[in-house]
Amino acid sequence: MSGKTKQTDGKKRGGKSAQPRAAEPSLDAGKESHSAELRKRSGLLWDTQLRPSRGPKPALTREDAVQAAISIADKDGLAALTMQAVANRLGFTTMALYRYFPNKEALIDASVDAAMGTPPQRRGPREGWRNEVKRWAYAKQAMLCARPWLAELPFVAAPHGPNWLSWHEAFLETIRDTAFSPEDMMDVLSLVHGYVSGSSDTAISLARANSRGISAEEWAQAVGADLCRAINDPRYPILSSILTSTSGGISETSVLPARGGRPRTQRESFDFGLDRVLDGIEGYLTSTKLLAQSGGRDGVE
Amino acid sequence: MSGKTKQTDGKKRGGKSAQPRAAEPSLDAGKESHSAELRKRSGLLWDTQLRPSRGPKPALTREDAVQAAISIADKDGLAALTMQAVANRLGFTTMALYRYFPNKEALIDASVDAAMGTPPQRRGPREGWRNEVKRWAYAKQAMLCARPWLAELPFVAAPHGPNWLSWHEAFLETIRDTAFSPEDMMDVLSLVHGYVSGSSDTAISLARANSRGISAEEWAQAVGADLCRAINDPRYPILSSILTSTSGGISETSVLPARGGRPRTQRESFDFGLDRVLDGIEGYLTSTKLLAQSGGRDGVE
DNA sequence: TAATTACTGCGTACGTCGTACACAGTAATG
DNA sequence: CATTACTGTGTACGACGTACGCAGTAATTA
Repeated sequence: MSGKTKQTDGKKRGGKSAQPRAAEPSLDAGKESHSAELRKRSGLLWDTQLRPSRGPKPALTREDAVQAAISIADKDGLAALTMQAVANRLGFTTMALYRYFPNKEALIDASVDAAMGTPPQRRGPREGWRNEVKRWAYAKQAMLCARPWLAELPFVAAPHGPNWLSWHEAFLETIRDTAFSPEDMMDVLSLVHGYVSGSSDTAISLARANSRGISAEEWAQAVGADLCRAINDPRYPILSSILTSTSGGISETSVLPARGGRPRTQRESFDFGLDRVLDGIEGYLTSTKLLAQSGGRDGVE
Repeated sequence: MSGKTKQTDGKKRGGKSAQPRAAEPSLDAGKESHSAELRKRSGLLWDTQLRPSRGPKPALTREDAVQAAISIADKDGLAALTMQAVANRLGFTTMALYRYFPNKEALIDASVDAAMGTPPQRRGPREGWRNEVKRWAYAKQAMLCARPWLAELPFVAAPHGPNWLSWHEAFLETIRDTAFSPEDMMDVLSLVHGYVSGSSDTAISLARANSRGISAEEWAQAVGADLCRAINDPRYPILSSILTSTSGGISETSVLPARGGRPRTQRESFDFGLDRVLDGIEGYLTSTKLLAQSGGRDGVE
């Protein structure tokens, strides 16, 4: 009988915690417990802890614990983020934390949202959606690089907290004056967000390496080594030819070998992709506008 | 130095999940052990285990263990993937696995690459880079959705195995006849790959929910609930207005409320973004070609 | 004021995990 | 044959998340 998911599964039967506000104390079967669990996590994230006024005042706040967790993860990575480490840093026992969070997952959910922070506010006048989207993308990537441990945990199906939504809001702010329909706006948001989070891998990896005192050259060599295995391997003729089509040096900031004079830095590669994405959006925006001008713009498909 | 799989030798710091406290002491050895660790992981992945011919024949192969690990993760998710579970499934002791992999991480590295598989081969004639890239993107997303647990672990800084490279190769195959320079090809690959992996979150989440018997409606409601918290929240005016700009129903396959007649499915949203990306690439390709024709750019054969 | 009540932080304990280590058995080599 | 290198196993350890019960404390109630 080893076929049980052991992660927070057996705890729902005991289910009493510091939260007296269990909206749904249902003793459900395992099937719908999954979506219920999502709802619960989300609720925890958005819950603005109003204190019960009976017992002794709590010596901590959730915010304290979250800040401690973030410090630890910032300093030593996600693996160092244990309940005991957080408690130690606060000068409390491990179990004290469970008065504030029902489990570690909830602490992490809260820490992730807090660590994400809010996007930088625009200073100065508006400069057009394209530049502003670019700024947003840079800011988001910088945020991820500043806290590489965020990329170590699966965002998939994690609840979205207030700060997460604030990034969404900031993006929508950049394109609020365009001719996009509401669905288009959300899809454009999803597009840019998807590109940024999906293509920041190397940037994040480099940032993490940097924060651990690894030189950029060393990092590039380690990451590029996998690619270089393709060289002369008959399974990867094109990749191989691309990798050997150059003088074969590995630059400081790019995984790819240099070609011709100047290698392309990873920042330039990120920019390249971002510009393509923005080009695509711009083309769509133009065609939409033209359609609107010519009269009927409803179903663009 | 990589020819032997001799463990327990100088590897006293192997406990990566351990040592959270004073973890990673700032010694100089720690720095080079990091990139060295990457190299080691990569080596393990690419090592084609040639058996030593002295002792008894191994009763297992790495492949056996990898297949068992994949089955477990497929069935019960990443959390169920423990060394004991794999060993049990194979009918061996837990420690027997350590004759084949130095640690769990190595097993997972191998399992990830194997689970990724190779992309489907093109049947029939070529149909233009745009359609072929689209097929590639669909195949990649389908692969991720088929094994949602792949998205549960951080790809960042993980070594890239043979199958990973085969996906790269397959992509390059789709654009081999274009006028892109080698750097451009790699950047285009990085762009599409980034978009696909970054924007497949919702698709993967839905796939996972489906595989656990959760209805699409239930899933959409759970995922959309976070967004709906923005409604009437003064921090998110634009998001709020977008979410309320419609009749407010949540469709089966989209997190977004329906607007007008037909809601946009998540597949359509994925397509929308992919088309923008391809538009951007196409525009760049066109401009590059024009430049090449006018003699400004070095060509590519 | 005294009793009640609800909540606090803590100590202990349990089960699971990854894995270090030593041992006994086995097959090729000298 | 003895040697040698490798196999799978049993045991053990430390770290982890967390269930449970306790003693102390502060607001509410009698």
